[in-house]
Amino acid sequence: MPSEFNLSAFLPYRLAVLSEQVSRRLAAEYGRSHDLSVAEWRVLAHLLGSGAVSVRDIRGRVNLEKPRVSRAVSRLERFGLVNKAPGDVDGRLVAISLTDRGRAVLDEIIPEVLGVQRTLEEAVGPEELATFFRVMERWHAVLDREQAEMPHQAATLGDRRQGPDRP
Amino acid sequence: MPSEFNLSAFLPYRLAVLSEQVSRRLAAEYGRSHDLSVAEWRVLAHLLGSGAVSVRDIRGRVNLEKPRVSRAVSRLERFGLVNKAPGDVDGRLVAISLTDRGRAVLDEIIPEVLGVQRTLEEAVGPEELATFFRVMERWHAVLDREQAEMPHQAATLGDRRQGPDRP
DNA sequence: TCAATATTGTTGCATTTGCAACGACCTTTT
DNA sequence: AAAAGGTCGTTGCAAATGCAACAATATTGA
Repeated sequence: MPSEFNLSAFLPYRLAVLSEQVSRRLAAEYGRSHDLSVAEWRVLAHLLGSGAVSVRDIRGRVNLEKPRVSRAVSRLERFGLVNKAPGDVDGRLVAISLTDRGRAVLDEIIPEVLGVQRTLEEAVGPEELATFFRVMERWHAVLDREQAEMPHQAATLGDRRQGPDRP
Repeated sequence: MPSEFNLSAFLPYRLAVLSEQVSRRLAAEYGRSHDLSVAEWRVLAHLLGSGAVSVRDIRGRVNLEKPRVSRAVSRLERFGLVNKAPGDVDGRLVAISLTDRGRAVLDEIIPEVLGVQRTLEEAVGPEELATFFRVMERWHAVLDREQAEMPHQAATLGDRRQGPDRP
């Protein structure tokens, strides 16, 4: 009888709580100052490193569902932070790119969020930090592998995987 | 010009992605087998360790907003997993407790979720794991302190803190 | 070449969420 | 003891979310 269980010490719970806490702290930066959602912030941040990209490109690298990216981009466009042009080679694709205004906003936000990151990084030793990242990557890999291995018990109902769309 | 920024290496982003991934994996256990949401699972899990508690008690220890707990409890009651009785000493409070059925469901779920935890724990060394937990706690403390220190720039609009309800 | 199939991005829709307002109840003050 | 103020849990409502369906466009194969 495993009536022994402590939620507070349960790894997934701890992880979720910390992640929510960090997200809140972060959203307090870009949300308050520029009225951006998490999705919008991620899209902007990704665009900084890449040139013009499609919704599909963004989706994969930013870990957001398709409709969420699409809506984030639309809103960012309304605010003049990104540009949406029909792709000239493939008519379905949309070429999304940062505007100058978007770049300016990022230049304001990035130092702030880097400040949050620095606060966290400085609160622990460098080796601890390195270990933390290493563990995160390890788990990421483990979960990816697990997920890839177990679409045999699929079709059970309530299957959360994405439809016929995954690359 | 800090046009240097890599989202993939950004700690809060990494944390959020990992947390979502773990949550998905976990929800695949209790969600698929017993049709429970995260909130419902957390409430159940907490009840296992405590006796009869109020919504307010749960809220604090389980990191969920008041309405979310309330709704989770209602649904759990509909399914016969918890019991809701009016508190006899204070008429506002509600005494929430596990039913036998709820305990039985937990006895099914807990081994499964502990299995997930074990998978993760075994993927890294014991000292790495200890470090990971230590870092999480450290950051948790840092963010708590920060948040407590900065209700001076409140009233900016879009303030995410909870209304006149926090203890 | 034209039909059949696949992919891209958007929209609809049902559900979930966060926040505020509310009613019910308790406590403190006068 | 009544009024004023505070706390608890629920409900309403607007916004966000996840998923499927869709139109538009590409690609493939006969």
